[in-house]
Amino acid sequence: MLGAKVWWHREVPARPHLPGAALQTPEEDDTVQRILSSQLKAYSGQTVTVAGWIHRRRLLKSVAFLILRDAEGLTQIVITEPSPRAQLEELTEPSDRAQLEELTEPSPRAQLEELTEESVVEVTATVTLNEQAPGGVELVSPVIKTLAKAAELPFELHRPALTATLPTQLDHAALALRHPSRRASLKVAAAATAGFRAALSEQRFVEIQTPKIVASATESGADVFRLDYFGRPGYLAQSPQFYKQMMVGVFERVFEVGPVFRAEPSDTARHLSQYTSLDAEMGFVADHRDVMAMLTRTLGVMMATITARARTQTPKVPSEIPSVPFAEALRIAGADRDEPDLAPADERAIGEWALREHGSEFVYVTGYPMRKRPFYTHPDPVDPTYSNGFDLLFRGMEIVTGGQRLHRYDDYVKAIQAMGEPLEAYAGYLDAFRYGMPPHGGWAIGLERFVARLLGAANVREVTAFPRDLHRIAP
RNA sequence: GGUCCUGUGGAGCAGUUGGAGUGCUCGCCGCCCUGUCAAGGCGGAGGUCGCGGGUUCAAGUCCCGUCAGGACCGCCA
Repeated sequence: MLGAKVWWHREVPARPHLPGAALQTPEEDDTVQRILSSQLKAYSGQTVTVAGWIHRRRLLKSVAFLILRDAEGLTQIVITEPSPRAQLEELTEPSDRAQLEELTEPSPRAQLEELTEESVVEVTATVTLNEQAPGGVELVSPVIKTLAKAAELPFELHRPALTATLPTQLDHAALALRHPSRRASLKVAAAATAGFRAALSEQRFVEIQTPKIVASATESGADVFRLDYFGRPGYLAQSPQFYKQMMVGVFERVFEVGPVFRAEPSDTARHLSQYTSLDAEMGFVADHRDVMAMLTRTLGVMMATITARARTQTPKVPSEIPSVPFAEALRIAGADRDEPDLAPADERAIGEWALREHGSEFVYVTGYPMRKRPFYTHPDPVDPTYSNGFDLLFRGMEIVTGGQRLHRYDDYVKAIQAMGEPLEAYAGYLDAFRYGMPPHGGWAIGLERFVARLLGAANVREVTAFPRDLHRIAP
């Protein structure tokens, strides 16, 4: 009958006192404190409020599970009350049912049956330790408040691995990135960046920001994006190189984390037209080996930070990373000794060699031919056809380029004239050397390549939130 | 830029010698199920076989073009 007591007529439970003074101040006493999935175990027996996305529903006849996803992970919420339909049929005469359904609030069970995956909900429920529950803790007797409903998903998000192909994921990036695996790779990138900053800051490096809109496409000419800058030609910066060198004259040691833009028509699994460059430049070095030592130290801190913050296993960075001269690298790879550069297959072979002979996942290749390096590269004093430049290979892929730079004004004048270019185009840059610069050098780490190698991703796009390439400019 | 490969319900695939839009895994909808955890069981809906042209009695299948995607190479981080 209508007078029958229906269980879901219920007040929201009064908020209990929460442990930890930091979580509760007198002013907040009447507000509901949101608890993250990772904190739940500390609240055993208490009623708390959690909120997040519906990761997955599992509906059985008399028990239902709501798997909630928040910033920290997953929470299982259990609804053991029978379905509203079963309740209605049990408690009412058939003639009263329609009226009863109109008069009663929807039960949590009924709400869950209506909600789709990825809808956003707030749940107030009691924390219960239960060995049957994933992670040993779950929430029971929930009151569910819907914050937003989600449309039907284009692909499943609840499985351990994303089943959609990469193009499908990238087309729906806002959704695909929510998957724990995609989210984890972005967290690794964030930890790598944090480690980079921490390592260099404690070595007296100063973080700088350099312009991404530049006046001339000087470094290599062709591979830049042109733009209309108030009616004049402008370009997107393909590197902070000139600016970080200029700033060595100010701080001695500088670094930058920022985007670089490459208009190269390179359509591969390791190329992006915008990527994140982890740049550093340091003054008063003897030669490129001082730069390599600082890079090695930095990589060690980056790995430690990734392990700590992203809970990801990282390979050991040797205190001294094996280093092979360019000609030796060609020999190891079995390449033609006249080759001016290492092909991707050569890099893979050298990576395998370093692991086999030195137990290192990292290997430096030093002394590239000058003709393959940019004009500001410092030549090897012993043989000026070779350079004091280096690359760092990680698991067989080039992830860092660095080296010692020219630092004397006259050397720059000669190098620019040798390219057949006018000095005026480099006037602002040359000022740094005209007015005195120490011997210096630096490097640039490709963040996406680094993370892809670390996580074993076949394509840098898998670890990039919104990749930009030859074919993709949205989303 | 070059070479090769792939386009089949919402997702991922298979489709034989050219013979009816055939099949698989998942999702979705309905029903069943008291502990799921990538839940399970039964049933159902959902298709311009990327697009255009050609060959053929007949094309998802063969040929040409085109668009989209992928792999490798070149080049780079």
